[in-house]
Amino acid sequence: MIEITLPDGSKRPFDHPVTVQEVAASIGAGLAKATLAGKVDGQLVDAGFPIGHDASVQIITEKSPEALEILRHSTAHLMGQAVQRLFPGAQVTIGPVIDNGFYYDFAYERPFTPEDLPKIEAEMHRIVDERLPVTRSVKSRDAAVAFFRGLGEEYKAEIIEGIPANEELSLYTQGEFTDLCRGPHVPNTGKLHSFKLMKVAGAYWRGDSSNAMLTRIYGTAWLNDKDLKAYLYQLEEAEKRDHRKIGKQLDLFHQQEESPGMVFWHANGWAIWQQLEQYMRGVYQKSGYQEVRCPQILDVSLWKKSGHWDNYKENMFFTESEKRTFAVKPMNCPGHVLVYNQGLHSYRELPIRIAEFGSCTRNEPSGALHGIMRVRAFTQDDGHIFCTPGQIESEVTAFHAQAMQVYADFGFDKIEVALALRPDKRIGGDDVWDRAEAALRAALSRAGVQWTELPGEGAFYGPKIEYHMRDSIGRDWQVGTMQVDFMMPERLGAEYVDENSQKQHPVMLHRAIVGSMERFIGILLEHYAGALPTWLAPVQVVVLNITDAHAAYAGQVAQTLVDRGFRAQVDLRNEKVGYKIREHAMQKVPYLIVVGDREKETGTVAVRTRTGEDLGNMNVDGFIERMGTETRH
RNA sequence: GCUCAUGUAGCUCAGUCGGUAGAGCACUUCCUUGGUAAGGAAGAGGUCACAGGUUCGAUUCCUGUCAUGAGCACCA
Repeated sequence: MIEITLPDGSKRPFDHPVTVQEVAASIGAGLAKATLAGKVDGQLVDAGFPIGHDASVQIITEKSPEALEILRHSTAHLMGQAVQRLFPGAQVTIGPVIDNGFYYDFAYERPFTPEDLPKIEAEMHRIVDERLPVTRSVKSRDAAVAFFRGLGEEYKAEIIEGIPANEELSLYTQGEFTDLCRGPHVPNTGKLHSFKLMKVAGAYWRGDSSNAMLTRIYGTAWLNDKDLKAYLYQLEEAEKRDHRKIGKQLDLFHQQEESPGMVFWHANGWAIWQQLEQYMRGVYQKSGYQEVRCPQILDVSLWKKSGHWDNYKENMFFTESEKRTFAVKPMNCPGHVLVYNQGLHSYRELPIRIAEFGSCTRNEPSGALHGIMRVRAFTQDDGHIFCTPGQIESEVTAFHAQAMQVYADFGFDKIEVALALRPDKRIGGDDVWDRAEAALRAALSRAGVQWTELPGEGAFYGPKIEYHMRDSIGRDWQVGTMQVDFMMPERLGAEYVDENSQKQHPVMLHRAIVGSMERFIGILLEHYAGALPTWLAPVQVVVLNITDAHAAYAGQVAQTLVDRGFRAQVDLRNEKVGYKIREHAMQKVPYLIVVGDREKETGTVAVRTRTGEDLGNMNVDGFIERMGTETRH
């Protein structure tokens, strides 16, 4: 007699060992059909897993969070089988699940090409239609080695030989295809449907360039066709919105070989930057920060004291002069401590908030560089709050509210908060980390925030709250951060005098809202597909004349707008108005003003938006008022 | 940094099985003065990323370097 406990707490007795599938069937035919796998006493298992003792059992269906990974893994096997059917002699090696899908590495007499993918995909669909049962079996290590050698699967055999001899290995078989795998897998190939092969790439066996070259085939797999389509649509949409493309089209910035990972801002891009910076400067002012500016290059001895030398050296650029070594600053915190250290501080002055549009240079790995999203030289809206331990909570909650307001002002309303905890490579003892992590948790709770925790992801000097913004096509970007640091003030000798005339080290909070100006602008461009809100648009309005007879009036209207502080231009080129409209609309200029005889006579402007909406005629003051309302922030 | 791919006119791309290159858009000039997403004609524009090698001859083949892209790892 065994007793199965279901997730709702109900118990079901069975007088014989049962499989997960049978448990599902005892609950209902629908559930039995939907069963992909199971969880027995918290352990993921196949639907066919036999349960011989009292256990808690959960049925995994497409609705379960674990389902997608199982489906993707089974789809990888499906692809392996299809490849071996089409290309006899191809050996399978490893086939893991990755973000959005899976890949499988193959050894074959020639590399696979993109032209092979449709054929493989078609074969995969045939195998799905065959609804082959997927069965699990167990072999000893040596038997497994012999089995795969017998099939000519040298790579598989080599993998297994690396596993201790006393371990039993599970094999999964569907039709003529057998692979070594931990599982679990779907009960039959008919459960797989929404997948697509994406691309091929070369990869060395075991990632070692002295080994043989394999072909890696990437695929994506989803619970249903709707999710698959949504994913493919997102990829397409993301490509259209790529900030590198928009940056070129709208003449915002460029990058070139002589300065890899750095940005040449053109006038249009710099106009966006100026808006962002002015806005953030206002945030500094409203929330009690003093804005400062520190040097780019500081003696290496400072970075040794701060801990960067030991923990961050490989990411730093160094330069020498007269036998002294200097570091180009990768972070702004030490500089701010040096500013704080000028003069003596009383506890009465705390918190002291120091902020900077701090330009940082980091020697990022070349493969990490990506447009203006991931660069080697970037500017942070970086601030450091020097406070007492008792002030941490109120500072963090105030920061949180401010940050959320900023994200909302830029048009982002879905923000996820994560708490990154102590990494392996860190300074300071566990007791200090306990305090720092507890302080952030307490502040987040008080702010009424839901958060997820990321063990091992913190900065080397302290844990951090991370703000992730979701953009208009569903991607998440890490932007803001709030970090508690008990270490740096002590290392760099920051002090204040407490109520008892004793010198104490303040706590240092590192915080940023947009994170990197470069990345944030990149995110904005992709979020808005280049069509920035009027207050951020590099050119807000272009005045177009119809013929030369209206040139003077057009110039006068544009000048009025410029005088009122708007970014207005005039386009007097000898072109048809349709041509000029098309051009400026494609440049995503929010408003286009057309002036001809009618407007000149009545002193009005004809206004249309970049999307083609006709706002009709209005007088210049009316337009100025509209612009004023729209650009107020 | 690793793997693979890519690098041709300002931009987007063709092309050359080895004999120094072409389109569209943009640009210049001329015609056209036209009311809401491309008016017409002519013209100019390229050490084919860089450095070596093979060759009578290399943009093309080979090697290396640099950069970029995709993925991995890393991260703001």
